[in-house]
Amino acid sequence: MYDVAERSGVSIATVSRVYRNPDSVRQQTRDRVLAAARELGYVPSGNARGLASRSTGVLGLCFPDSSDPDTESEAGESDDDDAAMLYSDQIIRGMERAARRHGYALLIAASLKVGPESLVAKVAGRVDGFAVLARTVPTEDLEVMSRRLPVVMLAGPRESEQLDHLDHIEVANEYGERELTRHLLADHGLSRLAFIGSAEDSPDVAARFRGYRAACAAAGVPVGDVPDLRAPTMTQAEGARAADALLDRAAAEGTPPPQGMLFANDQMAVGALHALERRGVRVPDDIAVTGFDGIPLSRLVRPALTTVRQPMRRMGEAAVELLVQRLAGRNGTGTGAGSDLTVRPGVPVSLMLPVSVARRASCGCG
Amino acid sequence: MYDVAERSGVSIATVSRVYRNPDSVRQQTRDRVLAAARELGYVPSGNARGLASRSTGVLGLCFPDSSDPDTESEAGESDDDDAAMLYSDQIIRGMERAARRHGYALLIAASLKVGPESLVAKVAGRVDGFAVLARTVPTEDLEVMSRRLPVVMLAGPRESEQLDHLDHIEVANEYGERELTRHLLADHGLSRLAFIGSAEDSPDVAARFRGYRAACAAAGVPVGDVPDLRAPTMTQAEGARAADALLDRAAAEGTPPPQGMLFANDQMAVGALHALERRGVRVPDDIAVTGFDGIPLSRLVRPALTTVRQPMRRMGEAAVELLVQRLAGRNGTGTGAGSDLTVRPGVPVSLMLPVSVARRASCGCG
DNA sequence: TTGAAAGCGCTAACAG
DNA sequence: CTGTTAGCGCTTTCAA
Repeated sequence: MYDVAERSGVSIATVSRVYRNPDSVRQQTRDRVLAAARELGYVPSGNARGLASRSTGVLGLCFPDSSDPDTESEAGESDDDDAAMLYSDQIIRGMERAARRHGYALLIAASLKVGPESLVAKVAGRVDGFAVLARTVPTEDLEVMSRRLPVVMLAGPRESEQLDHLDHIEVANEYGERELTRHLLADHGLSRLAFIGSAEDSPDVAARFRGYRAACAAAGVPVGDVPDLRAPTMTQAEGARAADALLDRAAAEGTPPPQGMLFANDQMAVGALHALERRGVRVPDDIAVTGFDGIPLSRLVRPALTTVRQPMRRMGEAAVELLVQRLAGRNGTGTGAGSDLTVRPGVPVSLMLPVSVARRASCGCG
Repeated sequence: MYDVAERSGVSIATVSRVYRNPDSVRQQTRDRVLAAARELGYVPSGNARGLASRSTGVLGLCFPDSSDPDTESEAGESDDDDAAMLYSDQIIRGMERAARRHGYALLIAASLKVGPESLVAKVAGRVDGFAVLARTVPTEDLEVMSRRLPVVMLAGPRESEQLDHLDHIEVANEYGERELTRHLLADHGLSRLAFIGSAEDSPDVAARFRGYRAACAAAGVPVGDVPDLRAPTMTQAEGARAADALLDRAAAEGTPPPQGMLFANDQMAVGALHALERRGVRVPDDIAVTGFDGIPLSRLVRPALTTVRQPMRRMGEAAVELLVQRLAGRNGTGTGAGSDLTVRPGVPVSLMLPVSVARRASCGCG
């Protein structure tokens, strides 16, 4: 910058102005500066700029390092560029779009190791605010960071009391599963259902199970306090295993098999579809199968999977809107108007995004 | 940082060490610093760090601001969270993965307006190196930036002579379309084909057309010097229009309609599928249809679309590998070993990623 | 091991 | 409209 200033015979302040506020510089001067910059290959340092102005114009997103979900090693056509669009991809897309609208760039990183020097720390230090997928960053670290810049938590409920002040966006897990269950119960007249959860029972899964129970209870159908089965991981392989286990168990106990299997996510449901096919069990004629998430794959499988679709993209957008508002409120700029959601300083926002049941073939609708 | 230093009774230099090189500080001191940092809610400033150390630990990606490809307003189930995974999404995914492996975060931004203060400029100023999708950034700006940091150009051929020194990665467009055409000609015995390009004829499209011509020529099939039709934009709507136009033209001229329509991308081909269906033309029985890209949608449509799959994800990974190597070579670190591709300072790398023909129903294979 | 001091490249008041 | 002058928060020799 000093070089540019010297070469164009102005002060560094003027060079700065040319980039920040071009109209405050005489056309002629501006051209001279720009020309010099070009000749010298000058690229303004975002770092220096950020340091001096205390803002980066960048928003961040941290998500878990989840290695690719398996494909039950059934390696189809989609070896590499598979159609499966991950959660994080959708959120990224939503955030990128919204960020762009507001003139922000997006910095993304999967949390690798923890401790100082984690990618998350790097992100936190380089953005004006960021979103985190639940359970990605240790609570304590999050707490510290959220003291310096706006943080919004995505998917998954408000965590421990430590993080009460964080904005947070989730989807209507409970409601979705409840509606789905009700559909099976009321519209398809099923009555013997099974819910397959996960070992850890993430908050999301727990909420879904609650919805399941609520619907059963409302319909007067007996239902246990815990999922009928908990898969170690929510993968296709485990889904397949779960379906087998459920059927084997019924056979061993001499009880009739369930008429419907409700999986806590699509991945498992898809795996179950395969397992049932292998056993010669017809879906949905013999057993209805449902998932949760609405991943693209759910529409590709045969029978197409009935599921609950989550608006991940909107979640990303909402996250950005929230962050932008927090930032506006922070530096006095903006009154909070112009958006459908208004935040008040100090008052954490909690958004619950609506979901919708996709009735497809696997429950007998398609 | 000063606060942390004071509170823990050390100098700022020590605080710095705790984060950069923990082992160089006595355990006891370290703990004291970390504790203070926690209490104060200290988050190291990436900006200051970057400014002082002249490196950010972030790689960037700039892609075009292409608004969402239309869906021919046929608003199916996929209103919002559609399965369509864009090019950029795949590249982002590939880059993110690779970047993560190397300890980098990824900064992404679609180029909005040009000039100073564009998002691209922001990206360039905040990263150690970045990738650009061809035709996203004005040549001149790119030239300037590439003088300061490594830039790799994605998809699309080497641009003007100005950018000869840039690394660059493309896919085998010509080869792919040639194979595809050969397949239609030789395996399906078609002979009257039509190629639908685009108005601007991007380098990619041009390459595909070359492949088409080459295959035709090799088979002794007459072929024009220019595409049979150029769609204004490569959208579904235009693809539909193109199919109609081609058929109408043949009818008007009293010539037999083409036996195969080769579209320059999947979007158009999908649109054509719809148009043909509306006209009662059977695919592939009456006319074969092919696309290019291998977007997820191509597998969803009926008949499934025969196309050429591009390894976008790998392209993202390759881009990162290239950048990382350039950076390593720059600061002396790393010898360039450890990767399958080795770059030499000053010598631009040019990668051509392989593609594969996906033979599906729309050409009569499925 | 730790501290002191000199910037990194830019913005942001203020003066002119 | 343009120049001056302080820092922004951290890394980094060089000493101690």
